[in-house]
Amino acid sequence: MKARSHAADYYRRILSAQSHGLKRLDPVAAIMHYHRGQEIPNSSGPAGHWYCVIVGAVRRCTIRSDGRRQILDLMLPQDFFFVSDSKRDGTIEAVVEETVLASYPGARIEQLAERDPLFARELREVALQSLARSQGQLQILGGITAFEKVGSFLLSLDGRGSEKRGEVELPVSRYDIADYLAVSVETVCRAITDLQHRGVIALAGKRTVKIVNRGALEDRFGERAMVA
Amino acid sequence: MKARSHAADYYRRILSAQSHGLKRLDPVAAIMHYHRGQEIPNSSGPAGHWYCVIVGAVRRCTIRSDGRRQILDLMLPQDFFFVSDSKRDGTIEAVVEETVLASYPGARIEQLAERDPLFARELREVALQSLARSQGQLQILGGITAFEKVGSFLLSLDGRGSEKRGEVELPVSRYDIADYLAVSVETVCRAITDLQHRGVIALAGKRTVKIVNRGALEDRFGERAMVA
DNA sequence: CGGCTTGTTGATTTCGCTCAATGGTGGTGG
DNA sequence: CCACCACCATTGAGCGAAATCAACAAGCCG
Repeated sequence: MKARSHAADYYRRILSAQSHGLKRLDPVAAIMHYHRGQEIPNSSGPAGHWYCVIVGAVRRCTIRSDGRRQILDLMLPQDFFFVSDSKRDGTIEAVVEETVLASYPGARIEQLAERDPLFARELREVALQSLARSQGQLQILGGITAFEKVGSFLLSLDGRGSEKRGEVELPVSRYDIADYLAVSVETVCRAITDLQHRGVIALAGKRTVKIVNRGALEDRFGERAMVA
Repeated sequence: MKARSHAADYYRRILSAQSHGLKRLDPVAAIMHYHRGQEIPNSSGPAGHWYCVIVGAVRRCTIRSDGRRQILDLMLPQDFFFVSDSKRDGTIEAVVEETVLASYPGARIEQLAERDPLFARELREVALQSLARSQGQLQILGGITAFEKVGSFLLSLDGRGSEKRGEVELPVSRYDIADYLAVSVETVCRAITDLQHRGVIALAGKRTVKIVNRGALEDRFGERAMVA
């Protein structure tokens, strides 16, 4: 949150270059910087707040009654998300250092939508994108084995983000993946190393995954019917 | 889909009596009847289709690569849902016989939203309700044990629907519950009977559950620290 | 009646959680 | 600089929970 307007301009240009539809929203954006683990406050009045990730990653978490953390949503660059002051949505945190968000006060958004029907439609689109993200995660969590979950997760990451297809940059720790997939950290590790040994994926560094055999990930991979 | 306009009027009155916010939408509604298992078609043009459940229940399913069915969404009376012609959303089916829906063509909705900013806002509201439904299901699926999942499912059903609190009418079969929670049918059965034996719930018929000890459901119920 | 769906229970096996230990890395302060 | 600490990642051993396989009762309908 330092005073560096030149940096703000830089991120503003990134925001404008992104492919989402809300171009007319850009001038309203407030560029916000967050540290790793820092909470994005939801004290934003009754109309809530819209955000768009420019750089970094953001997670939406709840704490279960048994103390476990669950990650309900994972937002990457170009993703929009809405925060209301209702407690049930859980806490929102920056995942990585130097996470940059565009922030739009809900009241301002409502004003714009009221005047501009086309913008209102785009705003609906964005809401439906959040829904699609959530249902995508449902499909991932619906897998039986941990291999399925991890595999689906990698595929979904490959679909998002701007990296070239087949090369996934994991934006989060193994612990985050575990809480996102509702499995233990150890299981995530084992699944990754096993997929690696089977030649389905290859690791370039701990946080970079190359997808070698995409078909094996898309089909059920509990089978060993894919060893070359 | 029989020609019974008097019945259509009956359901139209039910629709009007429901507490959702889209009153000005009611005159546009087409009342549709569906049989058990019948698919709700999504051949509705590029603008998609909005529906609202009046009577019965509707599920959104996908088939996984291993042949298992997964239920991604469960719509009960007063729930809205959107159907587009994109294949990835899966198929939509009526769960029970004599399921009655209000149907709104997407193009018509867009027209209305364009003219009426207040309506556009309400439309955003229902989109966010779909999102809330989806995220609620995420929380349920995030549970570790099958007891947790079944318990959370019962609680979420208790929150929806118009029955009095504490008495849940299961609108779906055990198989549907299993595919919704991503566990096996047998596990669902065992969880239900176990919860019954522990005095947490009581069954009045196969499809009616009384919640006896709500606290035991809300807390973690893997513990036996609740037997009276 | 015979077939079909639904619901339930038992036996066995497999998978993933838990506990435990270890190495690597980045930051921080003596 | 190095000792120390916190976090991250990985691997092994043992156990419990849930999937799987199998069987069976009850209701429903042609």
